[in-house]
Amino acid sequence: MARRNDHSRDEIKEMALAAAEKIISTEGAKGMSARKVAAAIGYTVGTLYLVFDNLDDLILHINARTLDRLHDLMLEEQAGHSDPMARLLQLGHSYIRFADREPHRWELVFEHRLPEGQQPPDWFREKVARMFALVEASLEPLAANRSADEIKQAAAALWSGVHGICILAISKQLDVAGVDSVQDLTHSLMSHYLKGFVGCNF
Amino acid sequence: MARRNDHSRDEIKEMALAAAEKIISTEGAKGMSARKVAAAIGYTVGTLYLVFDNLDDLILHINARTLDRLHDLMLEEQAGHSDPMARLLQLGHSYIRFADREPHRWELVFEHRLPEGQQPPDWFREKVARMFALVEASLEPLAANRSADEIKQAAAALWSGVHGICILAISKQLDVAGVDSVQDLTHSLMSHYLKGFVGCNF
DNA sequence: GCACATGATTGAACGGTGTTCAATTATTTT
DNA sequence: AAAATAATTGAACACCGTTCAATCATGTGC
Repeated sequence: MARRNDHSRDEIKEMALAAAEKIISTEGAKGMSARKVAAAIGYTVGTLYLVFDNLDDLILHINARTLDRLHDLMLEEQAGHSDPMARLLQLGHSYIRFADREPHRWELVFEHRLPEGQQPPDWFREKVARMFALVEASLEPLAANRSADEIKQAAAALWSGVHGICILAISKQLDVAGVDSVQDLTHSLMSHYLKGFVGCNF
Repeated sequence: MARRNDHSRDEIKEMALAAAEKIISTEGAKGMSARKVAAAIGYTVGTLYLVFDNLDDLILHINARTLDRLHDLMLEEQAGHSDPMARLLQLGHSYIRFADREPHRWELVFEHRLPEGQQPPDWFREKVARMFALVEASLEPLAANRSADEIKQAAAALWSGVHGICILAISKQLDVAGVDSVQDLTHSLMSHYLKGFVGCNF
């Protein structure tokens, strides 16, 4: 032991995050513990606390990475469409697909609660804001006749909606058969909302 | 101690649930523990496990009561309206208001996860189904031209949407000022969706 | 009125958790 | 080679959920 300088702090941080993500992916959030993560990277608990403030901090970093991946995926898959409507719908589908593929990691983003009163740091809030911004940007070309505020609200409503479907689907509280019907539901929510929002003339 | 027959099992169950709800309301889900609940009702841990299988079982019962209260509130507040559209919108507003008043108890319903693979018992799933049924029933008079299946899907989409707004609002991930704006958002989601769903002719 | 059986209740025990920090060990500097 | 420095450990603390042998109050039969 005592492998001083085998890894830099940043390396240890990276290793810990990767190990924790692996545990969460396979065993769920409850399956992760400081000792388990430490053991997985060949260190002991103490080292983990040298690199993260506490487990909440570690989870926040995991969630940030999850949001990054999700954002990348959505951007990437959106690139395949040029039609504005298709681009917006694709965002919803990408979101659902990501949640379906990585349920535990995705869940953690919205399940994790900081201690009472404490709120996520700015760098984290920005990652969330970026998701909403993506929706807004995709909505804009479809709603030229609407104000920026209206678009902002519509994006929030739309995204919350897709998110809600995702949550209920993953927690098995939607009595729907499979992912396909979840995609149908998402499509229904988005297209009907847009029909109502943009106007009847399309 | 050893207050045999001071309370029946059912009474202990009721006391424990009430005590646990109180703790959760004030300290959040993480603040609750078997020992705390037991102490609050003047018994010890062992007794709690005589009356509940485990903490998951206790939480399931708490959540069932939360769903009951929510359902009652929604029914009650809906009774104040006769216009079908107003009745449906009221459901959403009641939901948001309940979540805002009892955030911790409401959160627990959707945060709580049973151990991997295990799913909630039928008596619990029925309580969730009852919520969706309420939405369906309120949606029906507004969509006479739609099939039962379409109404079912629309109710699911609508409700998931409102639920998503609720979640994001409570976890402070929606950058909205207060409850009023959440209500606005809910209104936007529901009315635009309905406009798109029912058709443009209204 | 008394012993016995019954079943409600306890609380210590087990293996886990997050978190801290004095002690140890390896490296760097002098 | 000695001293200073920094990385790493792992025992300790106070909690957690859960179990279960031991205890104690009660109801029953004599």
